[in-house]
Amino acid sequence: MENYQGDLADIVRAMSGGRGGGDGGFSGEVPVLEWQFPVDPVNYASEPVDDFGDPFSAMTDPLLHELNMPSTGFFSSNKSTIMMTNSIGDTATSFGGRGGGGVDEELKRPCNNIFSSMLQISSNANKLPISPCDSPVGIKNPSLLPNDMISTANTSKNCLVENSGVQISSPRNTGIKRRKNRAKKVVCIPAPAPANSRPSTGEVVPSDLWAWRKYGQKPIKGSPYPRGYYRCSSSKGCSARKQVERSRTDPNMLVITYTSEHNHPWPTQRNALAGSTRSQPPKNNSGSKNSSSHAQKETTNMKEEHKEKRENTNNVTSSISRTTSGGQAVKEEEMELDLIHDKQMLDMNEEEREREREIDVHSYRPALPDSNHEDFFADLGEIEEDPLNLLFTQGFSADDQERESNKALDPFTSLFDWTPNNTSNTSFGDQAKRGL
DNA sequence: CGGATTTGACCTGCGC
DNA sequence: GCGCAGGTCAAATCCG
Repeated sequence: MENYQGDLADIVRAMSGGRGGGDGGFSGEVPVLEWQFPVDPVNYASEPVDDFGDPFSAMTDPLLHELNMPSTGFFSSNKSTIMMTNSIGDTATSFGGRGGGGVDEELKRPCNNIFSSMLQISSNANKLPISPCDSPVGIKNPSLLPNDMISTANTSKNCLVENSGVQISSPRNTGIKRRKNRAKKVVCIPAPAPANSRPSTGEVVPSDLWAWRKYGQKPIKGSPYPRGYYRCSSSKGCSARKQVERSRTDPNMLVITYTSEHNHPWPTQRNALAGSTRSQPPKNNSGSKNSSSHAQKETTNMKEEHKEKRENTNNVTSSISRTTSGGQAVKEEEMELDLIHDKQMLDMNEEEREREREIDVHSYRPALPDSNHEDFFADLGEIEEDPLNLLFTQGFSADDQERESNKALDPFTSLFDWTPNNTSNTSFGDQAKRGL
């Protein structure tokens, strides 16, 4: 448990600094840099991308530009290769450099690039390689392939995802039959903790900004690890679902499959967190009764850790005042700005809207905390409730319509800019305001 | 008491 | 058509 918490922290840190260490468990030493989350990651009206509500879709390294760091992390790392395939599953290009053969090295330094451990997104189970992560095909800049799935080849051997893992099923009382080709998104992320620490219980699932409620768990044939089934609880009637399981070949990898889509705007972070897990760990852990309570403890302890981390952040950045109400105010302001923006979009003609969307897509830049971002850590504190929020994927959808609707629901779709031409250093906060 | 999780049972799609 | 495996339901249970 504690190990897990540390792992999560390391994951986040690794992402920020492209550094970190430790063998096999993402529990290495703390990098110098802390992850800095953008002040304003939200923009509903931006270019639609099907990501199943994945807030980290289309993310790029938010720090590389700002810190002027070499690309030793994220997708552009020369140590990682991202594979993208479109929704039809038959195109792929490469970017990044290293194709395969880096697995061992990567395993030795798992925190070197958290994003290099992100694996796979697929919209078509049939098109998936037996191990989607094993696809030899690399990619180019994902911005060129907006509908695509994404994968890092250097983790291919570590994360085997069975085709069966992406089979889609429908609620039995809806009458909707399983659709083989239904849109889905498979993501591999580094598992928060060594698998053997949680032999048979459900996974500790890295939460995102959506609230997920677990509704089932099944042992998967051929895999020692069960698969957990989650549905979105952010909104009643939302059909968004996700499945979480460990990779059978690399227990350190967590395979998350998103299916269906959110039919509602993303919840505020606070709301999402409120509904995602039980909020407090048991007062006394001595009497662990069963596996379920065990898992719950882990989840809640994770929360504790985040809280602790947040406090530490406040200590480190002593000059920053952070209050819950303050952070909430920021969020509300952002949402208000978005609403205004949407309204303006409606008033535009098609051409203007198109141009506006272009701006939305390409203008967002990662933000770093600076003197103008006192609220940054207020947001950061919230974000750190779910460090793995910072993990991301590139989404896709079975069709453009779904993609379109999905994008509207995804706050982070355009969070980061894949476009090489865009070298703007504008912060998210500034972007949000200018986007009006 | 309300909401989340667990878990066995049931349903459904797919392969043979 | 049958059996298997995966996906979902829902009652029981847990927890704040």
